[in-house]
Amino acid sequence: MEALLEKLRAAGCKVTPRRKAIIDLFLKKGGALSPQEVHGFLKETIGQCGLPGVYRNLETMTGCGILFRIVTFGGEKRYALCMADEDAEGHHHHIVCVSCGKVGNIVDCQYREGMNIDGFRIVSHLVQLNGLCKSCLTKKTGYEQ
Amino acid sequence: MEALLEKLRAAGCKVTPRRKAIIDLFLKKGGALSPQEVHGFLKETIGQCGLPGVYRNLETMTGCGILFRIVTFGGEKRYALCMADEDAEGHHHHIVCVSCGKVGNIVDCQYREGMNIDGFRIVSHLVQLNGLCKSCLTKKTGYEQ
DNA sequence: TTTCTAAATGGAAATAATTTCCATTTACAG
DNA sequence: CTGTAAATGGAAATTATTTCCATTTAGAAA
Repeated sequence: MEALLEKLRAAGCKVTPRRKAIIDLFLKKGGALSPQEVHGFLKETIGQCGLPGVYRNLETMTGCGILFRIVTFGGEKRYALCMADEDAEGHHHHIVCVSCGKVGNIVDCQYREGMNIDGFRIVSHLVQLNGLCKSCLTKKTGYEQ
Repeated sequence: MEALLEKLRAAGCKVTPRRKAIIDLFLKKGGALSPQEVHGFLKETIGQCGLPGVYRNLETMTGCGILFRIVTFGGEKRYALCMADEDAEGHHHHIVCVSCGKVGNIVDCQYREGMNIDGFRIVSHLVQLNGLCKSCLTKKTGYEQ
């Protein structure tokens, strides 16, 4: 938790009760949450809260590297904690469990900005793996992604 | 063009003037278009057309493998022609020019469904490279992606 | 500690994106 | 040709997202 708050400070953002509550929520719930879900859960925990604030904070925290945006088939917004451990510090991508939303890190990526591929100069890239985590491989519930 | 129409037929979809017009549009304009842009251009060419029809057709044609959905930073929907040539037939990914929206194919992908990575069983995956194509590398205009 | 200021907040309202609904038309199989 | 399921257009509903602004607050500076 403290490491995550430090990312906020490093980016020059304030550590507010709201932001702590959001981080708390992701730590407890785990997985991938939509702005609406975050809003709903916050209502239960810290009482009311504005949806605009949720949108703002999710984006702010994504900018700080605390969260990352998940790509969904439907195109709806969904975020998850970017738990980069030592190995994944720096360049890494994510693997998301389609059943429970659990997130893992991928560190071996063949792409780098500045590379030339097929006549294009790479400026950014995106890799997302969707899969089933160990525990869900056995259960297999129907988590809408 | 005919090859693209064939994809519609193969999927059991009808070949309508509207769909031909959309394919035409992508072939001529090239690059990545939003539903709103498609709607706007269709108005100019074949007269009026319903936005719901545009949404429906873009999704239908994505399902047929004629188009693919581009992942954008803002999360807004944007589609482009999936011009899989002989090499890229089958498993491939796309590289999108951030300046003009031109699309290239990437065929060497290290991921496959069914693989086990980091304790996850892969069920699907997404790779998208963003870059500058040859001609835009020199020009460098400001194309909002 | 107290003060100050820019950042963060909440909520109402506006806007924009997307979908639903349904009556009409149309592609194309038979 | 004919019949039928698919596609269409447009209005309206719904949903997601942003804007606005008055108020509060975190944290730096005094």
